Amino acid sequence: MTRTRKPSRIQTENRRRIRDAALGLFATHGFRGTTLDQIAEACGMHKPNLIYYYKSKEAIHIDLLNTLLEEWLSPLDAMDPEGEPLEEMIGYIRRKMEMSRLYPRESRLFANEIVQGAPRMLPHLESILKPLFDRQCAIITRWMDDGKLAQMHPAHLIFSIWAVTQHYADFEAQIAVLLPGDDNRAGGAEVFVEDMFRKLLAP
Amino acid sequence: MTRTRKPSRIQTENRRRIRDAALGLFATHGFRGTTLDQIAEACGMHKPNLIYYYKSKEAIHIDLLNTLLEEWLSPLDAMDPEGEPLEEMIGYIRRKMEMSRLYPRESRLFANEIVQGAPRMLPHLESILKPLFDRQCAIITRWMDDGKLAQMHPAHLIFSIWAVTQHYADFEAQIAVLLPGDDNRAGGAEVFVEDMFRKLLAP
DNA sequence: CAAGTTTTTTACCATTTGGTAAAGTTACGA
DNA sequence: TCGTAACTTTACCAAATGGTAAAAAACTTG
Repeated sequence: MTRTRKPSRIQTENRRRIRDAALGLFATHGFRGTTLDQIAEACGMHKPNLIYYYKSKEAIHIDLLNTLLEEWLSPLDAMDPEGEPLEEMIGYIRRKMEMSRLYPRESRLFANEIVQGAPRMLPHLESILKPLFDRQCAIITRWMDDGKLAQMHPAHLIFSIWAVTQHYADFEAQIAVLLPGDDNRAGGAEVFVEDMFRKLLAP
Repeated sequence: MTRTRKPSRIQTENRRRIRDAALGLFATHGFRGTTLDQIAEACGMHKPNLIYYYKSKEAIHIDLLNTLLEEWLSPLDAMDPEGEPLEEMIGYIRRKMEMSRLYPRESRLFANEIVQGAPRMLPHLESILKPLFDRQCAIITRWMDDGKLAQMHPAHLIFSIWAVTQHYADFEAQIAVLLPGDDNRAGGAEVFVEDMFRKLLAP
């Protein structure tokens, strides 16, 4: 078994290539809508070669979800409990908007998965997201109790931030129809969202 | 050809049964993730019988999207340009929250389709959604110019309403993990969202 | 550089899946 | 009630798809 040996350079690189190709395809076509042949072609490998590196299509998908969840959540982790509350929140919102703009594939990968009931992700939501979320809710509650932010339900506040920021990545196809030819769509969105939450959060 | 004859009672009823079964499955598994056999079993018919009523799986999906888009957009249409602006907006937001609660399958059907680039829906977004959206943006702009609502980008305002309200249907799996055992989740969400937009929109 | 190990390629297979053909059954108007 | 049109069922098929077996090639290391 090679499972316990440390991975070779080729192994590391090829697994990265596979994940990169699979990310775009899963984001665009969903898990069932993506075939191993498509992934193989997108990364210039042959199908059995994928299976050499990942034991199944599902294994690729799960590895992607696991690998990307932590970076996806890093802005939440980056909030400083001792910082200036309003600016910490605005900073978080800015980072989320930036992620929507820079990493729409990741956003859509998770959107697909969660819309469909998170069948391959529920344990990770429970074990990774939930603790982080609870901790962050507690921090926000403290900020509100200290009068630094307007009083509101912290969990729903976070949901609304996720909803609005991720919408720009997840529903981009719709937005492109409704705001065509706007060459600074992303800029307008970022200004709007920041202003919106600034107004909402000011105590 | 029977295409031009008016549909019989059996035809109307069976097409409805097929759509109802397919809606739940497409919402949960996506287009490619749903099989004709699953749809057949869910509505108690045999696979060739589906094909008797719809010429392909794709035809079922497209018919669903078309049939449901107009009801899905009805709250937008129901806004009264001559009404009291703030209450019209809040009324719209309430109806959207109600739709998320009552029709999560529809919400997820559209979410799946749009996240994946709206491959079977772009023409309808263009021909049905776009005109309605433009009209509504114009009304909201007028309301803002009249000083009845706070000034902001009307298109992004509508996006934020869609994002927040539909999030509760589309990301329900995640919310269920993060707010477990909250037996009045929907109520809390509705209060939060209404308060949020009231604060944002007040001139 | 030889022996062993890792990686790639070719050929293949079983299952699933969207869809068809055609016979059988039911409903319905004249 | 009878004939025809609408509908349902059974049996089937070709293509797509996830995955395997095993040989060939390339790389690594003593």
